[in-house]
Amino acid sequence: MRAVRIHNTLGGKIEQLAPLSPPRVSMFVCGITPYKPSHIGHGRAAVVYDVVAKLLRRVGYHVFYLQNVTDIDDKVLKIATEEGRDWNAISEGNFQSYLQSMRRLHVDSVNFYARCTDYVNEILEQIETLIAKGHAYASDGDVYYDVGSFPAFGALSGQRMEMLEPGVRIEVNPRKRAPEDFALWKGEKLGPRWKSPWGDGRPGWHIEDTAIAVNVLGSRYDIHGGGMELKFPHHEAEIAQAEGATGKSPLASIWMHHNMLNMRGEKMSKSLGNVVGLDETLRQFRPEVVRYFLLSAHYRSPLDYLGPESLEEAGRALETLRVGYDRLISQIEENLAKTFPREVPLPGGGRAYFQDFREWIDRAPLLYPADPQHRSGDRVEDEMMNALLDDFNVREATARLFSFNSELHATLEAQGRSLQEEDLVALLRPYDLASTVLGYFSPARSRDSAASLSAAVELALECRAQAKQRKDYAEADRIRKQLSEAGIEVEDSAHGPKWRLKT
RNA sequence: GCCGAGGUGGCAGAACGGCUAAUGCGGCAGACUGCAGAUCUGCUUUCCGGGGGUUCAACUCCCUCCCUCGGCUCCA
Repeated sequence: MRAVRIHNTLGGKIEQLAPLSPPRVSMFVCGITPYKPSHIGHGRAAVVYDVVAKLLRRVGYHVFYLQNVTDIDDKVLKIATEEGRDWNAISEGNFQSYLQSMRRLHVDSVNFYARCTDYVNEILEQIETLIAKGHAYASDGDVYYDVGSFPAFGALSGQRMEMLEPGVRIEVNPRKRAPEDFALWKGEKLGPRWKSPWGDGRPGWHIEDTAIAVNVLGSRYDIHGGGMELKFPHHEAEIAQAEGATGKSPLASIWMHHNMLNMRGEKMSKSLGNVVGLDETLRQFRPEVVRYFLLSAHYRSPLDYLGPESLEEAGRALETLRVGYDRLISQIEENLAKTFPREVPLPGGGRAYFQDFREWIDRAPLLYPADPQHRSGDRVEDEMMNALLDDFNVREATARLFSFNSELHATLEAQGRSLQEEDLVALLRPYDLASTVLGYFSPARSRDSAASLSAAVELALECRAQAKQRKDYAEADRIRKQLSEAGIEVEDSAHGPKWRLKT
């Protein structure tokens, strides 16, 4: 298995992933609090960890990817009060809309979304354990974590508790023993309540993550992901809770933190009125374009959203790749559609059988042995993999793909028709990697342009060819323009007209 | 104030202690085309926040300052 290098916030260095029980990799990512509709910043987080999970699977790991949903929270309740709505309807509605956006974005790597409210029993158990072990105390219906009992608190974020005092407004809470203690359980008189040994109430902010993670993944797991803004106090609290309760350390071997999506240099926030909705964005731009944009900066760097022009630029860049990819597929169809092998030996033994060409072309990149020494496509795929395996350097991998894309045109121009099966499959590999791991292309779109659409366009092109033959260019241009307005781009070439769907 | 992340050409954004500092977008010119598009070629003249230092050599390592972003704890 190839080595995966990841930046670990715990220690601040890039290190090699060493799973607790290979080939399994357990991964927990802090999910959303669905108190309002998601914005494109949430999309960034989702796409970043989607790439992480898909890349790990691509190199052979069996990834279990868990995400929590904080469906009960102060913010949810605040909105519920303000709008006079049921808190559950708010969080469930926003969560369902988030899931729909995820489907559109092809974020399909998450194995399990766990709702906080489905884990209240586990939360209560963990709190009781923490009290029993002297890490927490009950106080007038609430339960607080005793931060002083956990000396490592602050290690992840480099915060020293003594230094937090200056500049911080400390709100007086007589139920706490120390100001840095945080709530595990909140006694409630109003709003949703669950029974507990300390009276009715609801979970505190941090506890659901560890109750869920420890119950689903175990007391230790491989990767924890989340936004930088959660480093302190949220992730510190997670470490204190889980390690305090289980006695096992470290909770996660690798802590990944992605950087924020800014809005023209400012934080994207509701009060500034600069939130760009994810759902709305996906209505205006193709999902692959949104993914390309969200991946256009390294995950640990801030990404600036300048407005729709950012997505338009992403669309133009992607179009350049798509033209090459489509051209390659056409060439493969031309060379192999009739003669593609109906059975192919599998790398691990056995054989794969194909009756359909499209099925073959989809699977081919993973069925044929790669030869990076001799074939440019294989070499480029290898270089892209190396970049991705080095702390997920998507941008570097993409740069390789662009260079390859340029060369491809010359290759096809010179030797297109004479290229054999293995060579064509090799040329396909860089695009396949970009498609399956990065999500730059939607296979359905590039190939399954329904036969009926194809027939209709061919007919229109035939009319246009006749018009051109009698030098009626006005008519020829009219046909091309109308097709263009319908999203079908026609291009004349030495081998006759070609057409494609616009991005 | 403290902790953390970032400051690279018109814009976006990579890399490495040492080859002309990638790649994309945009702009200009040329080839191809009936025109367009796509593609190709060339150009877009000395881009690495400021200042010190280490080194034969720094965007890359160290120090310091400046700027931007996030965080510095819940309690409807």
